[in-house]
Amino acid sequence: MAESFSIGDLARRTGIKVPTIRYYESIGLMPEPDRTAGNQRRYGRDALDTLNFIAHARAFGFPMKSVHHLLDIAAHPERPCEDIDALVAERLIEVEMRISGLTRLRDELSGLLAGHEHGTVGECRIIEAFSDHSLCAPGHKHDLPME
Amino acid sequence: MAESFSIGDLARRTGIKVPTIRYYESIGLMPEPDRTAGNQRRYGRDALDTLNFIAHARAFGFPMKSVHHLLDIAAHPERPCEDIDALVAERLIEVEMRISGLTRLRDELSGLLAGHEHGTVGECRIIEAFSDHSLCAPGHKHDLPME
DNA sequence: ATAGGGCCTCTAGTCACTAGAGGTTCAAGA
DNA sequence: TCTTGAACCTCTAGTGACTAGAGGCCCTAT
Repeated sequence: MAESFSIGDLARRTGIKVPTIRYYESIGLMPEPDRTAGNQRRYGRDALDTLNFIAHARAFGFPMKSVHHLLDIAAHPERPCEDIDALVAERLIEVEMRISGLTRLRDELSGLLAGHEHGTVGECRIIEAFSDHSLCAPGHKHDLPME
Repeated sequence: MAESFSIGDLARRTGIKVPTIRYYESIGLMPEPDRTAGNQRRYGRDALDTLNFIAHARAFGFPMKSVHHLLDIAAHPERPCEDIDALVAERLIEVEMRISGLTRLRDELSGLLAGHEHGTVGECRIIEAFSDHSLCAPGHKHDLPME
């Protein structure tokens, strides 16, 4: 008879936690598996592969929506694979934008720390920078760095 | 008589949206303002300063918890300002770690794209990379990049 | 006096899970 | 075969930091 995995087996083999696997099922990312007579989930090799795929896509930072999309694409081996390129390229651009935003932020933060004297809060340049809105002239716009 | 601002005035002057200001009040970040006879909020100059302070701290990426902490510190000008240094330094380290994680991710993503041929999904190297768990040997650990 | 834009509260939704309560099932050892 | 306890089940609610909407009241300019 075929291999059969409990939800805990899947969790151990993929590093994805048990409640997360159930969550993935609830949002339709994983198919509903067979159940034992006692109502416990039993998975086959396919489910393990799917879950690993999801884990990898998530590790690349794809949001669930894109993971859905990627799974759909992967399910049709005969189709052309341009969409994948587009998804990966989109993700790459996002990551690059985030890096440059964070790099700017890093520079501002280390600017705050550089040459900062330990005095009282009243004399503190850092607090001043937060308080003084003249430092934040029109046009100087800091976006929230991580949405 | 003293200056008096409606919640909409504050929103316009700080760039923070009206519902967000109410939210900040609800979590205790902003003090509860006076009200008109008709129950509408009326703020003074202090509230405007506080909200600007919050906006700046958030722009530096501090989580709300740290913003709370920073506000507490700023409220006591006579105390020493070491804690501020610690908070900023901590934030800097976080940002640097995030940058290096994202940089690794960027390299992996552009590695996927580099030399990728447009064929069918079945032959697609990218899909393969997501599917094939041998590419993901024990020890090779990708964390989720942005929590 | 009235029009309409701004304000009020309250609930629910977002994303991707995580935690807990309260109860059932499975599998290994005696 | 029985027992034990780890693993499983469902369901609800909570996280962070807001955002959106419903349904209704207020303020001010004309």
